[in-house]
Amino acid sequence: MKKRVTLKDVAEAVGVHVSTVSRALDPKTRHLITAEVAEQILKVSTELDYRQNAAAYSLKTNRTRTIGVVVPDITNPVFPPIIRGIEDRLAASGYVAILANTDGNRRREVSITQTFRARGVDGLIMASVERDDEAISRLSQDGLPIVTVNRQVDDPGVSSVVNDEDAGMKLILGHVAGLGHQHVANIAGPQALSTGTARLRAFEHHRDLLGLDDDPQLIAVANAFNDEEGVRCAEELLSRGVAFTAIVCSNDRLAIGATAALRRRGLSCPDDISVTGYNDMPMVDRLFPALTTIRVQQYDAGHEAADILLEMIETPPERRRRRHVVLPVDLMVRESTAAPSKTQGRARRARSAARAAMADPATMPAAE
Amino acid sequence: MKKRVTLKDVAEAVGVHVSTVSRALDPKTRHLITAEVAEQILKVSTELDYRQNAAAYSLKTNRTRTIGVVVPDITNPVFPPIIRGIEDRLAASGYVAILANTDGNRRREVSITQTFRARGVDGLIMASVERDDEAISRLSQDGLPIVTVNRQVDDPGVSSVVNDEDAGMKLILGHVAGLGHQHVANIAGPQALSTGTARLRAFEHHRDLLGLDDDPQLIAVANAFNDEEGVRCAEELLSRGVAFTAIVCSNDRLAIGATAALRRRGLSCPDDISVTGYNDMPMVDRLFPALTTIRVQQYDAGHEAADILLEMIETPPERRRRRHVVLPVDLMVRESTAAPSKTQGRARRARSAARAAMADPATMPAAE
DNA sequence: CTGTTAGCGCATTCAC
DNA sequence: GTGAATGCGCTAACAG
Repeated sequence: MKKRVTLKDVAEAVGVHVSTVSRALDPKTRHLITAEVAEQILKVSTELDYRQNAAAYSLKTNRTRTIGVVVPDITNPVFPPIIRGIEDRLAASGYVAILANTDGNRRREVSITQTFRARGVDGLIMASVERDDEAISRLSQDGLPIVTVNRQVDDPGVSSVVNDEDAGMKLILGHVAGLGHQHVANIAGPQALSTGTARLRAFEHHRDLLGLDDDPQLIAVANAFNDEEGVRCAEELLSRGVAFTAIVCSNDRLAIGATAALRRRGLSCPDDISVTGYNDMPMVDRLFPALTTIRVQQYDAGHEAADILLEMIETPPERRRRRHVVLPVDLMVRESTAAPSKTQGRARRARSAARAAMADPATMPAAE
Repeated sequence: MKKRVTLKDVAEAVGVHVSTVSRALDPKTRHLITAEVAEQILKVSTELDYRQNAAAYSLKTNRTRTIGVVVPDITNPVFPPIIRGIEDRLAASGYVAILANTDGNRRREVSITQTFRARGVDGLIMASVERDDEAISRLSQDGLPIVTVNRQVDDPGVSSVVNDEDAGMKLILGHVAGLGHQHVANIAGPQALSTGTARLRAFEHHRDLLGLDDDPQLIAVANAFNDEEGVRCAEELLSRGVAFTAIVCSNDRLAIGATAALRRRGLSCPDDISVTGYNDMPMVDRLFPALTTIRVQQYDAGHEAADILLEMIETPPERRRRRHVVLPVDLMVRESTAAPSKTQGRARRARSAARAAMADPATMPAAE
């Protein structure tokens, strides 16, 4: 491997001192140098293809231009766009991201943040937090810039970028109610996650505003945002014996599970029961039936989170301000919702039973 | 932000010299230290929560325990499992990954590898290479450990981990031929990518071994691994007027596009024409029709690539050996393949025309 | 076995 | 405006 060219090499080539080169290369201190000398230094340094040694820079300045990104699982389709948004924004400012997966495991999260801190990250973007995450609050209070994406912690001191859950539920319920549904069930997400509680709260709120059936038996709470829990909760709802013609799910995976559960029971979606998701994951427009859902702006969320974080990093700790950004969402109406059938007819049910043979949900775990 | 505890702090607390602490903390040099002293140092250092300063370590040793991972686009579902495999392996050895997306742009790839080199990465894992990528060959010859995943460069000097394309095509063609198809079309991938050429070569090879129709008109070459190209190639095949009852596609996205194109023409899959994919992307088991495809071991590929890279890093440059690992693949038979219909009947075509109204392919670009 | 010394490449304070 | 000197925290060669 070729030897790297250092400031010293450039200094010797130009015939000036190292510190002069250092100043000339930094836009902030360039004005201290005679214009011609600076120009010459710049020229030679590009000729020699000089690159600042990141380790030396970090050791000296205590800044790494590296930020840590923590997600539950990069394999969950919700996260790649967020990460992409983060990286695009970071790259524009010469920062890079180091990435880690927690699998929703609290202990791993702690050990990861410690590793990242040892690496001297300038900040953290967390997509994996639970509502009561004290470790994050503490790190944040210690002065480490942190912003959460997609989710947030209850502590309002930690900056966040989230989607407008209230607006999303309003759109979904408005759509479903508009189709004529009066008895709408809800599969809520884990209440340890802000997305879970916010969407449940919004569901209840707009359900009441719209005058829909508010029987608490119409709500089932999932323990995770995955297919299996969608299946379990749908079965639970069906077994309770309360009548409903639509199920609003707190995310797409729950909806996929719920749809599969209906199918197994010989019920058709949307003929017998409408189902909605949340997130608009890739490919849900190609499912059978194509899923009506809420599109959230994952890329923008990541981009914005990185933007806020960089701003925090460049602001002296005492002047830093927490920020909470809420991004707008869109309703995607597809095939999984329809007007409630008056008859709940046999013919329909028979037809849908034929489909019931189709595959069970993949057993991929997921959280968001 | 609390002040970080350094070797010096530990040394003072224990009452020994910094270098003693340094040695005691490194498993490789620990044996040089009296057992009791070492134990005491270990104890104090955990009490104080000492963490090695990564920048100082790097500056001194010229190693960063950081490796660069370059993918075309993390948003393409093929890559997250690979990345996850890489990270899990790296984490086990105390390494971290920094990630960047090229969007298949050669210039970006070069600039990214330069950035990474400036950051002093210990090695590179490239999922984005084209066959004739000279920049990579050069870097590799310069002594920078590099391994490509999923794809490979033509230069055999660069280590790689790929899937068994020949076996995959053999499985697919065996399955299709076994169903009774004699005239099998192929939508091949971009020939600038090793996956594209390898799968095409394998297709031709096994087509001939099986005695299938070898009309060159049955092959269409896509310019990218995405839905639109799948549509375009399927239409091209149909417009050529050659008869076929199955289309073998070089990846899942092409297959999705091809299926959509058939549908628009009022043709049903698999009733009129069978379609196969390649990769077994998430969710393709839930499409309509669920896609018959080849499952490749993305996670394992990433894991193995990281493993090889770490081994290279720990081997002195002159003793390093190139390695080429080929991972086995599996056939996933689902609903998109069936025996060829003798009649190509009107009734069938009418029925499938009803489905033709369904959504067009999403306009997401993709490469693999 | 342990302490001493040097220096990795850089930014920055202090002289001039 | 520029050069000289210092030290960030660590490892490694050398000395004892």
